Amino acid sequence: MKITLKTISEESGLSITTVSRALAGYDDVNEETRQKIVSIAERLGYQPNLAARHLRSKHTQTVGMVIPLTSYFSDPFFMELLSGVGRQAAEYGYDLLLSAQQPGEDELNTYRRMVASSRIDGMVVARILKEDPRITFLKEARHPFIVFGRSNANDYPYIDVDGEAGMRAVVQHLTEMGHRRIALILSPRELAFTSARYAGYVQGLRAAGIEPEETYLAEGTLSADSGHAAALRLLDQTTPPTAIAACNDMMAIGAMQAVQSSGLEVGRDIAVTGFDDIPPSAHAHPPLTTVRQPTYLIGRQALDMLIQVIRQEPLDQSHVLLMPELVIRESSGTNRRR
Amino acid sequence: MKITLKTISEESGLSITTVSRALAGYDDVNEETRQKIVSIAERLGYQPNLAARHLRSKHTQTVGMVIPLTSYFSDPFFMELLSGVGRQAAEYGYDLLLSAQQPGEDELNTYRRMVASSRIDGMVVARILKEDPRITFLKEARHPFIVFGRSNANDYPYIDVDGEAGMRAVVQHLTEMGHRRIALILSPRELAFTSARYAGYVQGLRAAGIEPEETYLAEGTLSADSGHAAALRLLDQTTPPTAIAACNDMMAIGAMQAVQSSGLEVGRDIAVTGFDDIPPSAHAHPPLTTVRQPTYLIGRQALDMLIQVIRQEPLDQSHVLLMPELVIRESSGTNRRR
DNA sequence: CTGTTAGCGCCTTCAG
DNA sequence: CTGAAGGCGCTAACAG
Repeated sequence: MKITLKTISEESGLSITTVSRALAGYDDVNEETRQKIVSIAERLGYQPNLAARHLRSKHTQTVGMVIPLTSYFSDPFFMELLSGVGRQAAEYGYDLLLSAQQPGEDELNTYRRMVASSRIDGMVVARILKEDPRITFLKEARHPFIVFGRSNANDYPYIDVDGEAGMRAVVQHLTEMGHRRIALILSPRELAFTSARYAGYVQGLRAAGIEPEETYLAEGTLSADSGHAAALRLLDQTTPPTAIAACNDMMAIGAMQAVQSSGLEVGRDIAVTGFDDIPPSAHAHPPLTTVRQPTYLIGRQALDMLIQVIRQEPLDQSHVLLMPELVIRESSGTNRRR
Repeated sequence: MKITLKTISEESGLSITTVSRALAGYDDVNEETRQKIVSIAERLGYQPNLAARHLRSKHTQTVGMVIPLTSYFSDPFFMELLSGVGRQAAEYGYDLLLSAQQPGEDELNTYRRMVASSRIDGMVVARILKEDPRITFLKEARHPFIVFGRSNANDYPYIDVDGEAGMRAVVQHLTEMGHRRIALILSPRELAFTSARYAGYVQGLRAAGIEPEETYLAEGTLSADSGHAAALRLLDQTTPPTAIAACNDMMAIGAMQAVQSSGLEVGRDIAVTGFDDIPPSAHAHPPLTTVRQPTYLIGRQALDMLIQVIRQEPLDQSHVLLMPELVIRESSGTNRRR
């Protein structure tokens, strides 16, 4: 049978209110009475019904994350972020509610469900679009949230890494290795981080006196397969690139496979680089040169910020921009060229 | 402002009851009335307050998982399981609530909180003990749950892999490679799977006419560090083992490091094997020979079973036992010995 | 210090 | 076909 305040009230002969206050630790309860109530509660194994408490008190000690598609559950990048968020939520005594987009459901509606359903106090949003309706929605709903990434409108708290600087460093590294024909596998243009990475690519080229060429640009969808396809298109031209920079690691890994299946050797015949430094990249063959985003730590810090927003404390910093780090491994040919 | 049934009721001039029924799709509502109500609800962006609904209806379309310690968020094994569970939960339209053990909190209490707080319809339990109070608790509470693993008492639905067969296969492989002095790094004895893996180890040895020796047994805590320490102890004796089998991959990876730091080469001087086949194992140096548990798929299937329990449908199979698969890589010396 | 009253938003009898 | 009433379990005034 369910143990409620009523049960304890009957057992103790005190009113429900008094029981409630005693258990909540209010100081306007006689010490003896409290002792008695607490011991009965423990004996009966009382656990408050959180659904009721939430209905009443409007906050839930729970933060939410939406998983855009069920397939994201297998995405190493997302899992890293999730670990960080979950880890830090635990630190604050918050639970983490994961809601995946239902089949056939509009993604925005997943957000509506989460927010309006009064089940969470705040949420973490990741992999946003340039014009992201989810953010517009959350702003309008005045619901606490924190974003990993920046979009066009920046009047909300976010944490991000400087993709422009990251990609510039990649291209600089490649030009220093002697490359002049450097291709780019772009992430989808509607994603917010794409323009920064593209800008960094262009800046890196120009810094070396190279003008970007349309023919060295391909688009992917972030998946390894799309990187594979994009690399094949890039290689299939009369003057193919000698280096391929991808906007994320998954596409770079796909591109490496494509290069290898064309009979070329990554790191010797052609350089390939990524962005993210997801765990598999260090172990790829050859190990992938990439830009490290400390995704796990970002998750933790994002949660720190979210808690501040929820508590309506002023944010230490409402816009956090982290500098990424270039990680040079063999896929860019370190040990072979000079 | 919050849109509730009341808002719609006032807007439409109909009672809350009628609005509720119209939106729930009851057929005792005039078609015109329903149309009107539905269109108002859509216009206002009505979302039911789930806390209220749960309080009333006792089910939540949410399943729970407890993360025993915050550090488990970084455990690849756990993340794999989580992905599978989350993925499949999404398939059924369920959300996933992750609750981490609070600092200083008894683990059992984390379960109490989850179950008695009426926030979830069922839960997935993993990495259980031989005598697991959590299971006792869930059984007594008659709360739907499904276990990954088997304990002494098996009167509950579970899914597991045959650890005995898995470890037997490992030892057989090692004896076939010519090893006679095969050590075992045990997982903690209180864990349910430990005895099965130990039994498989003994069986494998005996099948090759070898009697297990106490001196080739060490205990770890599942972490890489503990595997490192255990391996050092095993190697530091007059007749050290020529092969080390670990009860999980993390410890095996730690053991490999210990071997290497002793100036020996894994796969040539000494064989090391693991259990789980977590993603990093394929990329370890050298790649780790191990036993594959299809953890992601197990997560998915566990959730299928849980849903059946929640719906009180008879389970197709209440005890699922999967056969694990030996994955031979270089850490056991495949290409070097014969 | 304790109890009464009044909802939070929803759903479900039970009457019309 | 529609509405009124009651209650899920909890907390927060407001009285005594």
